[in-house]
Amino acid sequence: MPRKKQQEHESDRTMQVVNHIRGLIENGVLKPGDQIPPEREFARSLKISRASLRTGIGYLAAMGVMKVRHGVGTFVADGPPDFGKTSLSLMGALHGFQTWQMFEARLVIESQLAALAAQRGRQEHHAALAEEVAEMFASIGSPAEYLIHDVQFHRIISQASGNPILAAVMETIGASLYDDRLKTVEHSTDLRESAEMHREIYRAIRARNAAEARKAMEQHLRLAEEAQGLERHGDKKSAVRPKRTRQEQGELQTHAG
Amino acid sequence: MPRKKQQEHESDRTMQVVNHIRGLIENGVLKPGDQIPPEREFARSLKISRASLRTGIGYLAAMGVMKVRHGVGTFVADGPPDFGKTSLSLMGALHGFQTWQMFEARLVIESQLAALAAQRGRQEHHAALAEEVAEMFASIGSPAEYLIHDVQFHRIISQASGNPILAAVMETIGASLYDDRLKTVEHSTDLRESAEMHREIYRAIRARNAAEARKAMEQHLRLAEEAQGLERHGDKKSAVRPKRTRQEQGELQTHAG
DNA sequence: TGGCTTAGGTGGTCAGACCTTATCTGGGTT
DNA sequence: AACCCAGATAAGGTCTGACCACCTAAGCCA
Repeated sequence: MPRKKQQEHESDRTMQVVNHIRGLIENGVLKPGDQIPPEREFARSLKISRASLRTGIGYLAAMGVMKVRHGVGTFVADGPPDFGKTSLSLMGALHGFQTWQMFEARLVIESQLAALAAQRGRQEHHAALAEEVAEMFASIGSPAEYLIHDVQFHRIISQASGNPILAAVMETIGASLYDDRLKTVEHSTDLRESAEMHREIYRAIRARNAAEARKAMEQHLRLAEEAQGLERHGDKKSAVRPKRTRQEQGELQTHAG
Repeated sequence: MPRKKQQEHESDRTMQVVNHIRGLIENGVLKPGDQIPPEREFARSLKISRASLRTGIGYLAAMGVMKVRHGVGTFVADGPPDFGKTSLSLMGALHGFQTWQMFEARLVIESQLAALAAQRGRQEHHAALAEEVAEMFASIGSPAEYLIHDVQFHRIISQASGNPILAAVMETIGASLYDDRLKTVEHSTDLRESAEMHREIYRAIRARNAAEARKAMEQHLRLAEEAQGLERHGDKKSAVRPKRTRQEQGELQTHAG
């Protein structure tokens, strides 16, 4: 199954490297976490210069497919799929993304993920979610630690949804929001309420109640956005939303009727 | 507003270039379509080697932020935002994406975009949509041309939605599906029916009926997937969905209940 | 006028040397 | 024996400068 041209841009050598590595992955020669040969050696075996090889690796690294560690080696990415941790930030600079748009995208996608997780989640997911909820309650006094379990909770839902593409989108948005959260979580006062909402989400998913899971997730995210917004008052980036109340938006955006 | 480290990976020089260019964009010095200085000159002005500059540019190019044209120059990307035209393809190889997952993601996001477009779309969008619908009817006899207007129609909806992040996701998924469509559209027999469904979507958006727009879009995409699937019988990539009928899925996935 | 040639500018590739970082390893200290 | 630290080693990061490939447009000739 030869790989066709598929795109006219991007130089020849770069794509040669990219497609070669893609082939290795598709044929199971390389799996997540695996290390590729040293650059000098790999370049020699591909009959190209080290510089060209590096261009190709750089491309894959930018896409989040490979992970380069100075002094150690180059590896196939493991962990959850994403579109590159900085892609949203860069696109935002270029196209003028606004904070409310990020939250809106997150609301839409993550609610959907919760609903799918309720339908498709397996016992292992339920167990993992339960554990994270427990950890959240246990670390209410430690915002930094709480945040870790919060992120992990949402990540498990992404996995349980059974749709890695939507999960990847979520992971990318989440990464972009993470920095802001680190700053605000420290002064957060209502971690208990947050933990309880997560528990509700978990219960709905475990009960395989998609509608309830979606609703609980929406509610959680709306409150999270509000909390975030209050801490961030006066930030120029959080420009004004279209003239429409949040209430109206919620009704119209995420429910069909 | 100094740009913090924001990430520990990626080499120093590369990020220096990326952040420099990001700054130029944020300060309005560079706008979509603009050309950056020649590599040799630019590298000299940044006090780095041409090679390092190129790795930085390569990074931005992979992200879809910049467009490099051999023999011509390097430009800031214009057009609709996306996560890199090949990102999904690469992630798919790595994480084993399946075709039905792509369609599911598309269904979820594009239905939402249609609903948002119905709420927020302005007259200019309505006019543009009307024109594309007209063009579709006019080019029913020419599949290749029809597809162009089809793509454009969906792109306008993305714009009208007012959420460039969701639009970017849609653009990325659409790009990944485009190749397959090119093959199948040629033998397509029901372009008229397709055109009529687009007209329905347009009408719902114009009437600002979000629920109806969402519904029409869902219906359209489900049929499109079916048509695509029939033409692609026996393709190994279109692996089996979870055991659940399409009808059930639709009810549970996209409507809250 | 019109097509062909050619020169200049711009990105693409190459080669090899050298720098920086991370890890391993062995000896010396406590 | 346990610990610590300095080399040695291996891998990625950067630099230099030359040359190749592509595109455009100016200029030449028919």
